[in-house]
Amino acid sequence: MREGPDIARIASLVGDPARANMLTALMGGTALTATELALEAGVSLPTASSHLSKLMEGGLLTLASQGRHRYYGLAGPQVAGMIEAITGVAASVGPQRVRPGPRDAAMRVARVCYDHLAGEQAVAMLDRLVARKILVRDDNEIRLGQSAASHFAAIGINVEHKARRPACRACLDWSVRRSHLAGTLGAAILYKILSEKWARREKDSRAVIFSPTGKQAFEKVFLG
Amino acid sequence: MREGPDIARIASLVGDPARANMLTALMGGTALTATELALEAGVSLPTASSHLSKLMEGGLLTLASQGRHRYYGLAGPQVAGMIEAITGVAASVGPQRVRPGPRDAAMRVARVCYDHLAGEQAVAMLDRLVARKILVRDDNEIRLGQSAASHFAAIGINVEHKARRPACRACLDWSVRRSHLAGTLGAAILYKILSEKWARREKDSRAVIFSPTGKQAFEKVFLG
DNA sequence: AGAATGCTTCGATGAGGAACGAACTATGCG
DNA sequence: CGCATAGTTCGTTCCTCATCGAAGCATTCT
Repeated sequence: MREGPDIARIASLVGDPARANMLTALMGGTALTATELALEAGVSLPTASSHLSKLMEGGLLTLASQGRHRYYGLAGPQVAGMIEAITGVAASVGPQRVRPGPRDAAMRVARVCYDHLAGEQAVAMLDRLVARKILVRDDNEIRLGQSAASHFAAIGINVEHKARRPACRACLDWSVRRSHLAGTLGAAILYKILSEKWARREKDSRAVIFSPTGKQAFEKVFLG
Repeated sequence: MREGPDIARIASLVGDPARANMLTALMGGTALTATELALEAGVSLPTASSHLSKLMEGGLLTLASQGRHRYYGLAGPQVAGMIEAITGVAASVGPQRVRPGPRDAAMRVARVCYDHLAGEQAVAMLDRLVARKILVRDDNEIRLGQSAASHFAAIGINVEHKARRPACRACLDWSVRRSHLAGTLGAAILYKILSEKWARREKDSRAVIFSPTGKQAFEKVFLG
């Protein structure tokens, strides 16, 4: 008999199909209401509510009440990282995927991870930002380089971080198995990409699809 | 309703207390027999056997039969990484640990992770090896530096890697949240530490306790 | 061969928990 | 105020699955 962190308690929370669907949906980064999550999970509202209170009690979710809406979101990057880790194992030992479908391919290229961009594009971007010394990397710590403030200001991103949450953070990519950029800066970049309409979210999926011109713009700004 | 990797299936495997205990025990790195795992999990042999076949079917374990013994081990580093990720979440949202006990403190300093050393000591070691350019780091890729072969040969470690498994690999530490060294080289170093009796395994725990002289020897060789 | 050990399979039992409908609370709208 | 929408709580039903004892294989020891 062992003691220590109760990993079974956490894992069993993720281990229910309905809850797993909810968490996967929340990996999209936007907080969702109980009704939306019930739909995602394919269960009735009461059932979803029960699951959500369990996830809350388990500390995996945060709750923001706005009027009669209650928005549930992932509790933090660590939880998102855990989900990615489980997803990675499930994908590799998983049901012998006959051949990765088109959606999977798109997911590999670019997708949303919690609140920032993941996938090959995101990994390439971080590599390039570090190579250009705009960001300075030290293991999982990523700091802003000398030129970061001016560089990002030029494209309309303010890197002042007043919040406790770090501006930069490394996040492990389950498809590429290399790091991409998380943190408030990662979130700001994703916001930029979507608001500039360089790319759009695939409906009901984490995939991010770049338009031809959007891809050029993105590469010019971040991979140039 | 979502598709994609069946994360609930994997998580629910870890979500049973008995199975979670088994997996945690296997994080110690050595493969264990069904009887030993039954003891660890605190269940009867038939129950353990049933759990083990489920874990096998789920692809989380590997099996090596030797005579009438059947040794179960974790299926690979990816599975180990997932367990660490879950452990990290469980520890942080966990039952408000009043104060970390002595064993927890020891675990933070040095412990076994699958087959290599983890904890503050291991993180410091990797940092130092990279700083001395004995290893070359590029994100999660870690390669041998020019001087690696001679350096490790001097302390009796052969870094020839004929096996498919890479000599070096970064592994994320749940307590320190920075990387430490995994791969065959990481395993060889742990073996060195234990065989030289610089440190001993804490019974029924992943903790690794250095002796005063052993700590000096370790620091001289790897942190010098 | 016979006995002992290691482990798995079978069958029965029981508990936990996922599900939903109905009733209840809370917020917003006219 | 009354109605609609959003969500939770309650109680019941049902089913999965963890558990163990007993019996069955397999391997090694003597």
